[in-house]
Amino acid sequence: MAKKDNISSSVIQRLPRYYRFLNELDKEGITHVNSGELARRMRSTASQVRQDFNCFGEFGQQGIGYSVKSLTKEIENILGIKNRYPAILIGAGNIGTAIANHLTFENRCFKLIGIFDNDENKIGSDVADLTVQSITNISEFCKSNYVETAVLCVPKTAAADLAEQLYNLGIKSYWNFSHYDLKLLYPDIVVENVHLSDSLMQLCFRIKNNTK
Amino acid sequence: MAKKDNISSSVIQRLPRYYRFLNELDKEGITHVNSGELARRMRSTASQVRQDFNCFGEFGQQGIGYSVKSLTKEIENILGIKNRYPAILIGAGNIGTAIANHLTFENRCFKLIGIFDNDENKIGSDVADLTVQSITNISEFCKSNYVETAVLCVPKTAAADLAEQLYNLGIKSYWNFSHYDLKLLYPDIVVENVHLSDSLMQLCFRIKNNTK
DNA sequence: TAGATTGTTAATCGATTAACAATC
DNA sequence: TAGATTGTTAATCGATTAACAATC
Repeated sequence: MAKKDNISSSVIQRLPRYYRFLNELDKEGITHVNSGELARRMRSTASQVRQDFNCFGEFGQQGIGYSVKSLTKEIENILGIKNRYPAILIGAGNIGTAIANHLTFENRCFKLIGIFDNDENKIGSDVADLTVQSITNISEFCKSNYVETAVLCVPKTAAADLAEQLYNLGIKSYWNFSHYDLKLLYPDIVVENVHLSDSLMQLCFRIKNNTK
Repeated sequence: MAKKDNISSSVIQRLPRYYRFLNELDKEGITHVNSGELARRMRSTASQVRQDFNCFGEFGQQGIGYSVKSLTKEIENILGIKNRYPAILIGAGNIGTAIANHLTFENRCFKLIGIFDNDENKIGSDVADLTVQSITNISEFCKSNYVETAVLCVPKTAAADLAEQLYNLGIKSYWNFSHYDLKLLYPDIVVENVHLSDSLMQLCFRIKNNTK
């Protein structure tokens, strides 16, 4: 059969990890890998590895396994990481600045084309090869540039209003660092949340309860 | 019955969100809430809300619902966020600096007591009320201070060696921003990963496939 | 050909949802 | 008391694991 259309988020979460381990295998000079070895590295099972890949197609060879290079390519295609989606970032504070640098120098799926803030002290300063613009420019900027994605590094209190504005400008995908659940407001958007405080609280719980 | 001992990570992930929404309810001046309303905010079901809480105890009142204040307290206890686990951070780059500030000024579960780097240009500079120390001090520092948790903001290439050193110093819990799977090496540690690149790739996939 | 490993179907396990008696 | 909502058991759904025929 192969090719499912409803990919579960468990599978989506594993895809970048497969990609990571395949790159490591390649660096180690390994050209072929079987589901068992990949499972060992993923701390998963051979069954799951094969099930995961078979959501998208048949990438292996019976009796031999998977070619590291071609499987890497397949996953690149599946994830779409050869794209360069134009993105803007709002909030040039500590996290915002760090993320702007990450986006500019350590990733290839997105291209950061604008940074915005409402703080007069930050507007005009340079962050990750871009000049921080006033938030009041955002509407004009989005209308004259094709913007696919917004990266939200603003405080919770600013997030709701900002999201409304961005949504009305037609932006439908978000990398959200704000402590706010965007998805509640607009069910048709795509959001990836990085809630640092939530992550810390989970760590806190796991320390207390020693949950492996 | 109540009180389970094996809490699934789905439940653990939801706990900080409950906490967040309960705080919002409190701010709105709402004193009591039922599972249905909480579910609406969580984009969940009333059943799930009640099942989740009943892993830990019986916090509600039939016919009435849950007291916002006392449920908040219960979740604080469950998560253990009144603790102040002493933590050190390694890697005072962009992300490291941002996280150091977050840990110092925006969280209460952990107390950042040391920052380390191997870059001569960074050692001696001030980050989040602390002076960046040389990584060569780390062993002595950990021996003379009780350190519960390490925050890893180092490049992937440095992560494995560093993890070995920290593990041998007795540190068993990690907030891991490095692009590296610590858990593979040491199954008895507690790790919360924040893999920004993985998160970006997931966003990339979701944009392409419009996965809600 | 024989051995290895895939793709895929079937079985199991766990998490989510539904239902309802208990009770405030 | 009647209505509402919990705590909890039972049913359903989906994800993971096991098994095995297909095939390199």
